[in-house]
Amino acid sequence: MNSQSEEDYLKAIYHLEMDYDSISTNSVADYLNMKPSSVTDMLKKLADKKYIKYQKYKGSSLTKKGKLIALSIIRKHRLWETFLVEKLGFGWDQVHLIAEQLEHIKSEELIENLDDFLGNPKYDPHGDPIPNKEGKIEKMNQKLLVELKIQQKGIITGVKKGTASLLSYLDKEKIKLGDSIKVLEVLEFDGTFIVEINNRKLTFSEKICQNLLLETYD
Amino acid sequence: MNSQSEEDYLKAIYHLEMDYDSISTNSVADYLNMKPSSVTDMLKKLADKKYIKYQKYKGSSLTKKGKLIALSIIRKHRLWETFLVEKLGFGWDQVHLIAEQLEHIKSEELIENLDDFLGNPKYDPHGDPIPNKEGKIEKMNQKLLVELKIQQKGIITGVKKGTASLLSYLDKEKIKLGDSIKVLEVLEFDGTFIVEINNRKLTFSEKICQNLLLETYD
DNA sequence: TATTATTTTTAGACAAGTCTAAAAATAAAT
DNA sequence: ATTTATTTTTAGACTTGTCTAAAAATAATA
Repeated sequence: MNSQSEEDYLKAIYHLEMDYDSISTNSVADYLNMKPSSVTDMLKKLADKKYIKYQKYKGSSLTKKGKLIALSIIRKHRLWETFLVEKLGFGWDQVHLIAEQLEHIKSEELIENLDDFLGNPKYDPHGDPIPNKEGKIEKMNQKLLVELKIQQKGIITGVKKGTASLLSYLDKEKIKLGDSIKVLEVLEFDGTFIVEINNRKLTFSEKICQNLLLETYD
Repeated sequence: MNSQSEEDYLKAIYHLEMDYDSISTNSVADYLNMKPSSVTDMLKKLADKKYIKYQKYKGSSLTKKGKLIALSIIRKHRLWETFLVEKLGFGWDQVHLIAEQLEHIKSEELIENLDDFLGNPKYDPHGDPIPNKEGKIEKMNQKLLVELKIQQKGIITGVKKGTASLLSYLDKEKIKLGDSIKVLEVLEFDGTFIVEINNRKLTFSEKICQNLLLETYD
């Protein structure tokens, strides 16, 4: 049985591996708001348990075993987030801290029953894919809307920094993070995108498309 | 903020106070499968926090403050048990260990939303009353069915020791712990009880009535 | 490449919560 | 009312996970 702390570290390393090639002790410390010395200690422990490969001064990486644990925690986190939003009426921006606690509850059966109860969702309220029981997860790519081709689909995950006004525009249009978007047409003349969101046809200027972040799936 | 351990102790003392007048260090240790020396340490800590009154060698008792915390943990425990049984399809006998973990999740809002989602239940799947937000809880009495008068109601909580065969009889009749029971009639001739359970009319011999445990409410 | 800066590890300390073993207080029994 | 047994507390140790401060390794720069 793994401690809550061990699980947090494995999850942190997993997320860092999405974005960076090699995972430094300091990057883990930053991610978890912890001191590098504390991280070193835990890395040794995780290496003893064969959850990570760790070489002094050289950084770490998850083993298959460690990755599976990380994915099971992420699975729980995202299923609980889905529960909180879909069933308990929380906003998608209020659930992270609570899910951070719930993800550490130990019971295989609980999480499988929860999964069924929620109708085996594939994405959480932020649009992130939920790993399955075996730790399989859909690969995601961060893209800007402007990079999509006609008929491609994505899930809205945010806007580029410094474009809060775009966010409030989306809000006014009842478009939320996690909503699916499909490119119907691109006007050659001015780069305007015609897209479908929530069964509505919408028109976005090129500038909007350069600032709207999506996740796409292969 | 209180630790999980502190919460466990307060809950233990609360439950012990239901059954005994004065709470000894050893009784808490037995209840929690801990050594008395560990309990002494924690009792001092809880006394410092004004959650209990504690005098060396004299035992402890909850203060108002401590009782409220205990009741809030019990509220969470029972609401989660209800969720697990009602929504996730667990049996009432499978949920205790999971609820033991869930009861420590910190979020006022979570538990109030869960309460609403469940339809503000008054009893958990074992028939125990759920304290409200303010820590008010219905008082309960353990009684034998034979002690009930006509029209009185109770909730089945178990059978007397050594009567496993009665349990399997109830099981065959699809009667579960937590089911409500109402006395319709008592035959003077042989003490047979005619009762209603789950909208069914059933007949119980006096012997059955002397071995069936109920909780009743004032 | 020698020096400086940064990163990472080591060494030692601390808090929380537990334990064992021994001492002290209380309760029971002769 | 003494002695014996039981309960409870104290004292000290251990584990987990964190920290600070200093040392060692690596990376960057002049």
